Amino acid sequence: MNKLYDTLNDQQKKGVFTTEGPVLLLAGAGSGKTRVLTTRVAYLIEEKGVNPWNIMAITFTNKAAGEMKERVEDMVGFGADSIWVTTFHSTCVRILKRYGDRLGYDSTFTIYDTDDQKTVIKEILKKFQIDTKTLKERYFLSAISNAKNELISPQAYHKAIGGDFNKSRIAKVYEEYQNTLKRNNAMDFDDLIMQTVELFKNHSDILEQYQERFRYIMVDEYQDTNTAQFALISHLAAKYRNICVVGDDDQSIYKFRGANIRNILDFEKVYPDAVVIKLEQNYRSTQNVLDAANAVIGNNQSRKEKALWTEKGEGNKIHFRQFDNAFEEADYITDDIYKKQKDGLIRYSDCAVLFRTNAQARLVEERFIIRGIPYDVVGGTNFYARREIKDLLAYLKTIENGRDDIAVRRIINVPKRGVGMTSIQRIVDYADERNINFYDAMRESDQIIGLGKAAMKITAFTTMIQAFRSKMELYGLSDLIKDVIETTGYITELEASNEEDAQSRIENIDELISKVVSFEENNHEATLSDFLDEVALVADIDHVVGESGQVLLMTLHSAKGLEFPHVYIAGLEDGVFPSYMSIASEDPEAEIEEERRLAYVGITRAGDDLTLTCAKQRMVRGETQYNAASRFLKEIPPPLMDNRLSTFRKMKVTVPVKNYTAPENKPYVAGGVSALKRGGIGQGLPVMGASPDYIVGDKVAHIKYGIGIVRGIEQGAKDYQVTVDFDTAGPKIMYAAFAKLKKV
DNA sequence: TAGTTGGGTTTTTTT
DNA sequence: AACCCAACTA
Repeated sequence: MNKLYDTLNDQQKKGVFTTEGPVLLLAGAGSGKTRVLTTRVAYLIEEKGVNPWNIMAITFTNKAAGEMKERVEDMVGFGADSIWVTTFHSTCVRILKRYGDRLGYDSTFTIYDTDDQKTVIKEILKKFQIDTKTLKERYFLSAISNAKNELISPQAYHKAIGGDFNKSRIAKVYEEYQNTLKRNNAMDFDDLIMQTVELFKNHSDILEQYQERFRYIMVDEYQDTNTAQFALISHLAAKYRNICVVGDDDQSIYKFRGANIRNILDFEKVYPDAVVIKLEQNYRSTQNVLDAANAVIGNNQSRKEKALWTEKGEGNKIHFRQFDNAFEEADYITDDIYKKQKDGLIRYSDCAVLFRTNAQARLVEERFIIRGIPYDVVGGTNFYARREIKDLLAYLKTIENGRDDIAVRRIINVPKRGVGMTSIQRIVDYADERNINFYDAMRESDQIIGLGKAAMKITAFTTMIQAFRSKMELYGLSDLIKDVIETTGYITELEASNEEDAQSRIENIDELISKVVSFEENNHEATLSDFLDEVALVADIDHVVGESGQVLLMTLHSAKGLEFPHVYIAGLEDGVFPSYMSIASEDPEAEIEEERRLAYVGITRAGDDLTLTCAKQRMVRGETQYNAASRFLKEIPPPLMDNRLSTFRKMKVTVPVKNYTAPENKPYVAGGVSALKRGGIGQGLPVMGASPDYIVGDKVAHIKYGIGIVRGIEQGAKDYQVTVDFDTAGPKIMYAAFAKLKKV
């Protein structure tokens, strides 16, 4: 036995060496579970002689999968690339692309994201004349998602209605939704799992083949699996029963996505012969950080008791600061990081600032720009969900899968080619009558009455798509996307538009092209379908690289699985964290326990220093909130902190902004410095060209381009045009009102 | 058909 | 604050 195993503690060793039968590895935060998993894989191959081909490791994010793969590769000499290390969703895509035809899907099926789902559901609700004022789209979407996560088919849903009117409507919508997706040869995220389970249930030959292949299965972040994912795993493991699940019930934070915490809590009931191993030594955090985390999570009722400990001494106290408002909070975090970096105490890449919501990152981001601190915001709008990117992907999807009505309809008039709502409705009606796809109806546009001269435009469109399809045989992926952009004039139209963010849109398109090029370089045999699948399943966190010299700003959810020597958690106020939604929900006890687990995840990300902050006053969705300090702060024993929590309670706003009546001729402007004051123009008229508060020669900061020098300010027709020479991005000309430049 | 504007709405987290 | 949609205008 080599020294690979010598540095493991006894429990970790047990986890590595217990290779046969069901194993439940309860791995506390920072207890080295990834190390156990990867070493276990190496042990299976090197000591037990298991063929790498027979090993499967499943995670939730591509990033986690990639890291695991890399670490296994470092440990084992050969064969690492034949281990199946992927995410749940990409595993299912691979299986379904191969055998989806058994379920009536074509291998070119496309994957619908949340945006596409919304489009489908909207259409259906309109068709069924369901008023979206009373029952929102997301009500139906989440009902459908929940059903799929519980493996309930539309038919099964129908049977379980039991006279409930709302449920009968959901059943109707669910059925129609599912039919639409199938007609479009498309699956949503939940389908990927559910349909794979369906496939296994109904086609034992396929199941047996995969059971035979995956003789050793490992599942990471097991506490976040849902019922469908559990079924998937159980099917695969049913034959050899070598299933090792790793997780921590205290870190279960994805209930909203269908995660079923019972999967981990009841594992021993499902597999009575399971070996349970607890990893309780923490290698990451100081005792103070750990004590704080344990104190907070100790308030949860439904959990497995565990005792995390560390050999890393007491360490610094938890830093705690409260501020009058969120601006001061952001200032403090920015200055603190800046100073410590300047004094050589920390590196920027050692720091992360965590928030409950994505929007909270904005404020800190703005300060970072002014201070010149390099940073990366993880999350928010996914790159591939941006309008211009989705448009171009819709072209690719249409070329790949002509049955995807959502994709076709998205681009039929983008860029503008004179096909309006009326024409589209005529095509829809024609397609519905004949029960054919939108695209196929378009190909018969000359037979659709009432189209008039739009018919020619539509024919031109289908001819163009056909041309792309035939040209695809001749050139590569990157040529195709460049051709699409060129032929459709997509960028040309953007350039001509006076849209405020045309420039950044074009930059995004350039980035998309680069992504296609590098995808092509990395996968020589890559098909269009491969690219679309990959793109559909990437998360923002997947792109995060360690040691990039940047401070990371992200949500607590995104931070799961990561660690940083210095962690800041901002916005610790009741109503922000824990969120208002959890406090006001129908089952606040359970929801607040979930928020508390999120707090536990956040705290345990920290290695050496943890800074917790809150603000008495904060702007949320355009209105000022006054919240009490978070209950989680109060759960941390005061001796662990360097500052006491002075009590501040939820205050009543004396002048509610909404009910405020402005005195005559003196319009009231809520929040911030009024443009009227700055521009010196009166009478509440829309102020287009309020003069900027900077002059030529000033140093200014821009949200995207960073720091630059103002080279010129010219008064245009509508607004001031400002020329700025940016340090990194070079010279740019922009409208003052849009650019939102801040004098530094 | 295209562009603009005003009014209403917003669950926070994501594969 | 930001986004989406319907209604209105050109």
